[in-house]
Amino acid sequence: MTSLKTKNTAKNDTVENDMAENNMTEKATLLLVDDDQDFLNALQPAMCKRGFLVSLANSAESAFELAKNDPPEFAVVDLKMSGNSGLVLVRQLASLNAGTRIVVLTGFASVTTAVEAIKLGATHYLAKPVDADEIVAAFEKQTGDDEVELASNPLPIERLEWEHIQRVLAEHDGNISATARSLNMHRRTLQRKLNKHPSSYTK
Amino acid sequence: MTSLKTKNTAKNDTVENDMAENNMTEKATLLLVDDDQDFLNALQPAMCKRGFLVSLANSAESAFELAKNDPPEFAVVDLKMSGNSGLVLVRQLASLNAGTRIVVLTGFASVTTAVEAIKLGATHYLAKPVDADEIVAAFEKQTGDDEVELASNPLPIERLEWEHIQRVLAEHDGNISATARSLNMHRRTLQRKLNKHPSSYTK
DNA sequence: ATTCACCTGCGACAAATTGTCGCGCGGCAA
DNA sequence: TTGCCGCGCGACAATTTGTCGCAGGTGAAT
Repeated sequence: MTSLKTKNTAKNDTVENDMAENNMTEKATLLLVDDDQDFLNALQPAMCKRGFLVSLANSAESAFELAKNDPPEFAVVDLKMSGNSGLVLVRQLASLNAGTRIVVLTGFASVTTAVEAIKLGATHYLAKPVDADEIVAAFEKQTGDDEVELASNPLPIERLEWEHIQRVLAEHDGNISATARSLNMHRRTLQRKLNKHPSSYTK
Repeated sequence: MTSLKTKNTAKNDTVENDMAENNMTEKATLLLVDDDQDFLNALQPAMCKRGFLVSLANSAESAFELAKNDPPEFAVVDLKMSGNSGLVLVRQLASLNAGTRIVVLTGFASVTTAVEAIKLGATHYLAKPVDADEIVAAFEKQTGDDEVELASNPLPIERLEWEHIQRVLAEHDGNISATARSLNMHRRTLQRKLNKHPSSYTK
């Protein structure tokens, strides 16, 4: 139930219907902040389609400038920008408008980072790579954040490994060689592992 | 810090009445919550020595009872107790006294769990195993702007696995067969892996 | 005492996964 | 163009798993 993903044939109607309700007023404003232009380009239309009025910023500074004039209702901030600016921005956004729902992204599932972000005002955390639906889910999730499935994570070792690999891989922009080195494993092995799991294998 | 160099190295069983000592300086009250008695026993004297007035609880319920009458200034809560009680307790403690500094522990480096705990009021997060100094450091750390080491964690896959195994193993009280099943790996393999690394966890 | 249900360690051997080498290709900067 | 680096992939040896099975131990129920 967690990740329903849009198995919906047409995400369009769903969204449009949803939006139909608040459509009369105006779309929700969303600020995307990431220094990776490709990422912005990829996400922007997707979020538009989902009913957000999207602004883009490729640095914490410009994001702050934008936000100062018109604090967005939602924000997606990549922590992995030059410097700690990502975290700083989170705090700035939060203080500009405490109501802003901020989702933080990082290529790495660094607990400390995530925790820090939350303390500073982020409302949710996601590890890259993410897709638009996950982000939307994160925004919506907030309402009833009661039951949290925790602990009891006998996570099959194999999967643990896979996720770890994915993260590090993402962190290295998909560079297999670099990832292998970083993980201290042989390129060939990583290669083979990646080949095995084309995509799926969820839980 | 500020170690009171009082000669009482002995572990006072009745931690509550430290008044007998009548130090003009009041010790900070600390509540340790973990269902692992050994853990409590190990940590209690250590924290005492570091100048805390320690109370113990081996369940979220009893912890709550204790806290109701006398909300502690500091708390260490193991999230990994039966049920979601750990998280619930965090929230309870926070609402009893917003000023309570709560450090949350988990055997698992689960990002989501940590994040959730923070949202509910914890002020810091640590992964087991920890030592007393780390906890104290966590307490002292101000929530303000800390330098956060981003990413930087290309954790060798092999170690990731090892730690994971150790956790799950601990979770099953060292039962190899059960752990193997839980991890979805063969007993023989686990056995061999464990044999390889002679020195178990440290720190 | 005996049976049962489980755990533990360990030997052995086949099956599967890794470690290594090396080749050819394709970008990219000097 | 040359050199550096990354990518995919074949091949083969070195290791590591998956499986079986056996012997021994423990605790509870019979």
